[in-house]
Amino acid sequence: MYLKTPEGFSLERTVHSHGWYQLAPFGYDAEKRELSYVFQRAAAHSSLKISVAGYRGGLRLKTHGGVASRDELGRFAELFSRMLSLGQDLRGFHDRVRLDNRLASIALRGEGRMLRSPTVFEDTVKTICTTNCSWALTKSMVSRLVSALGQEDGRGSRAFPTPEAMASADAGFYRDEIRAGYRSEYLLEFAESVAAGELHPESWLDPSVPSDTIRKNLLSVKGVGKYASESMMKLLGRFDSLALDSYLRSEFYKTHNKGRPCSDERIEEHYDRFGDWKGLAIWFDICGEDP
DNA sequence: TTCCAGGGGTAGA
DNA sequence: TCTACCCATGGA
Repeated sequence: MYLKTPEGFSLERTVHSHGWYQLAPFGYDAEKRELSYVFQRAAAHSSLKISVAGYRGGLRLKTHGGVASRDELGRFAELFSRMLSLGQDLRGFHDRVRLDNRLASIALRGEGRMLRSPTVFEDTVKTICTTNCSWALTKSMVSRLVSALGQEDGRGSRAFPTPEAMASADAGFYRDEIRAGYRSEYLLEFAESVAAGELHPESWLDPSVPSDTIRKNLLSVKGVGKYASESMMKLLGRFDSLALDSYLRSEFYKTHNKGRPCSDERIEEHYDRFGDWKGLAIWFDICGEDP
C-alpha cells in the first residue's frame, strides 16, 4: 500500500516535530527512517503493527506479523495520513514564515506538519500524562498504560487502549500500576465519559466547529488546563496559541534570551507576528532545528 | 533532604 | 481575575 505525500514532505522532520514518536505504541527506527504504530483492529481482541517509510516520493506501508485486507490497509493509510498531518494546508504558515530571516527555511523545506495519534482520545490521554512531570515519567506512564490495557498483536506489541478498556479499570489501578499519581482520577474520568458517549473527542477535529467551542470542551476535561488545552489545539490543527510549558520556556530562554528567564508576555510578544500560526512557529523555531 | 519536571484544581479574595 | 496551596511521581 502506497501513500502519496504533499510536496516537500519529510517523514523524518514530521516524526521529530515533537516528542510523540517516543510514546508507545509509536516506534521509530532512525537508521531505516521507519515509523511504526500498533493499531487496534476493528475485529475484537486484535491489533497489528504497521510501519511507514519513504518510497518513490511518497510512503509505503508495511505490515508486521499479520495480514491485512486491502480495505483494512486503506484504513491504516487514512489513519497515517491523519497522524502525519498530510491534509494540513500550510500555505498560510509558509507565507508567514517566508519573510522571517530565522524561519524562512521552514517554508523552503515545506515543514510544519506535526505527528499525532490516530485518535483525539489518545492524544488527550497522552497530553494529560505530560503535565507536571518529567518527560521520562510521561514515557513510562504511557508505556505502562499500553502494556497493561492495550490489545496484544500476537508478537508482544500492544495497541493503545480503547476508551472502554481504560474505563474498565479503577482509580487504584491507575495509581498503583500506571503510577499516574494524582492524574489517576482524571484519566479514569475522561475514559469513562468517552466510553459512555458523553464526550466525543473525535468531533473536535471537525473544522466547522468554532475554536472557542473546542477549547471549552477541552477545558471541561479534568486534568486539562491552559497548557494542555492549547497543546491539544495544535494537535487539532489550530495554532493560534503557544501552549507554553517548562520545555518551550527553557528552549526560548536559550534561543532568544541568552539563557536568562523572561516573562510569558515577552514570549507571546515575540511570536505575535505569526498571528494564527504562532503555535506552529514556536515549535519549529526552537524545537525543529536538528531532528 | 529539597527541588523541579513538557501543570491543574480548588478555595478565597 | 489573581493568588496560595495542594496534588503523586521520580530523578537530580
